[in-house]
Amino acid sequence: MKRIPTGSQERYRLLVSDGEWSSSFAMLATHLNCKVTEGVITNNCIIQMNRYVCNTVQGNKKLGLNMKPHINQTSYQQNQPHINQIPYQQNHPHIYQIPYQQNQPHIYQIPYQQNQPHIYQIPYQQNQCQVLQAAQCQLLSLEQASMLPRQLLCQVQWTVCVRVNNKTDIRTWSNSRGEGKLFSMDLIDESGEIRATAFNEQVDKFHDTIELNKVYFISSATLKPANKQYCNLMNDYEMTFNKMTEVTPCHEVTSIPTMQFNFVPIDQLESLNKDTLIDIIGVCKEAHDISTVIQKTSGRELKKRDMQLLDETQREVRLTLWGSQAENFDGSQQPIVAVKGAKLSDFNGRCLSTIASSAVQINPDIREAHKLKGWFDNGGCNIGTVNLSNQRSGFGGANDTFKTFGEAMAEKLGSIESDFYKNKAYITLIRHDNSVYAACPSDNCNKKVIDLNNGMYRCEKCGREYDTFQWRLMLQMNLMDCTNTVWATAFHDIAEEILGTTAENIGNLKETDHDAFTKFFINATFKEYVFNLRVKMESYNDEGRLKTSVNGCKPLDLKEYNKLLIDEIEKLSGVSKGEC
DNA sequence: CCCCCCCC
Repeated sequence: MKRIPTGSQERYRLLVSDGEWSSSFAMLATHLNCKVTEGVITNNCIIQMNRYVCNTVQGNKKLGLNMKPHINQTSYQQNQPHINQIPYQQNHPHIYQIPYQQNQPHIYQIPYQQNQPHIYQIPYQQNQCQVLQAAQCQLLSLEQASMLPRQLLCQVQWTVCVRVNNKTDIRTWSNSRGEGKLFSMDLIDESGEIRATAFNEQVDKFHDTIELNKVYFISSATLKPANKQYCNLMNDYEMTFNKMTEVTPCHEVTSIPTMQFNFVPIDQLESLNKDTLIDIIGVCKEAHDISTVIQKTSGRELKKRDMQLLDETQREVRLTLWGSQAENFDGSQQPIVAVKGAKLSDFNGRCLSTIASSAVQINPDIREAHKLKGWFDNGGCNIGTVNLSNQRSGFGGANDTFKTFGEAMAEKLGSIESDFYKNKAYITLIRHDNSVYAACPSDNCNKKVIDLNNGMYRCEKCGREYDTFQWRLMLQMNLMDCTNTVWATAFHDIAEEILGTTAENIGNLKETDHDAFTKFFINATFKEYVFNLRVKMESYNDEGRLKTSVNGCKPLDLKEYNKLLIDEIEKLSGVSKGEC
């Protein structure tokens, strides 16, 4: 077994032997890489490949195998004399047999036809629709870069037989590249899963006819690399329906599962990066009442419900459901909740939220759910737990730690993603110019308006004119601690606190009494605060620039700050308070 | 071709 050195994607190539024949071109499907890292697949181990696909590649010279997920039997044979002498045991075919059988229905070969190099045909068998498994889509695409001819993918007449999971509503978009509508769904078969999306005409054609949880034959869609940022399905590719795509209901009884999860135990959430999409299962220990929040950017009213999920790691984490999922949820019986594709955030430690693509199942009929329910009902409910979602804001929170400006700069905070920190600092200077502006009077807009000099003010964001405006503050402040200085931006509410007056007053004074206006800025300087700061990379004239904004500020709480200093001293000296 | 996904 060796790891293929090229490419960003971790990939293993195996030398496999059934005792008689061997192949050194067995490519392990990437979602099975964990079997290598977990030590399940080792040198000289015996594996049963229940699912694999053969391809002839590179001018008939190489054989590519892509092993499929069901590796039932592995055993490490300490005294295995040589890999090529693994005995084929006639009477235990279900353990040792590597079933390469020409007519075996679950093996699909794509023959390379020597005399017709541009035609890749999958032969029809028994007048039935030729069915590939969903993971073979991954194979065809994944391999094309290194192993398969480029044109193979679009020329193969492939079909998958899949169950439709998690079908979304139709959504429209409008951006600089155009507008349109789409819906997406998760497709699943025994071998794997893939996200599929239909746009525009395909939405009209398929959205009503494709039913959730039903099984379909789907043929001739486009495959493209999946963006892992938005989809945690176990596939490096995703499917887009195109003009050629056909969807036919499958009325036969199939063994296609209903949902595939890759659950992360709650105690592992702390070691994962924020914004990771994960599958989670837990007992709903308690559910809060439904509540409403106003979305900042749009002013939309959103319904949400928080709950605490608990699992056998004795950790609990907050999960937030949104919209109808929040409204319909009943936590009174402490159900098992499974979410596929929940988003991890680092708020108050760690918490989880569903996003539009998340699939939520209540009391799913799966092994993990029954096991968890059994554990909870037999004492788990009384066990002490650690809550990952209650780290109090204050000192030591994940994104709420004290840092000096020098430390923040040395750690290059904000250069990869938004970073939050606290600092005790003085305001040394507030710029007067551009500190106050005439803003759109509509709620939650705040966009600067254009004075049309006819008593009307135009808001480009709202696309309309108003006969009034509101003053809003945006302060550029120079903050200084004992290590360095930064320029930080403070917006309206916080700026009003810092200046000790209203934006309206500042706006009016600027035009009527410039001395009084200036005095507010002078008086606000050389005051000490504890600032909650956010650093974020923003592009300005095509150039990346770290911008610091003030998320909050309050006068220094000496008691709180002393505790921080004592902790720091203890860390540095190795002497605890008790010993003092 | 989306990729917004929310709030503390």
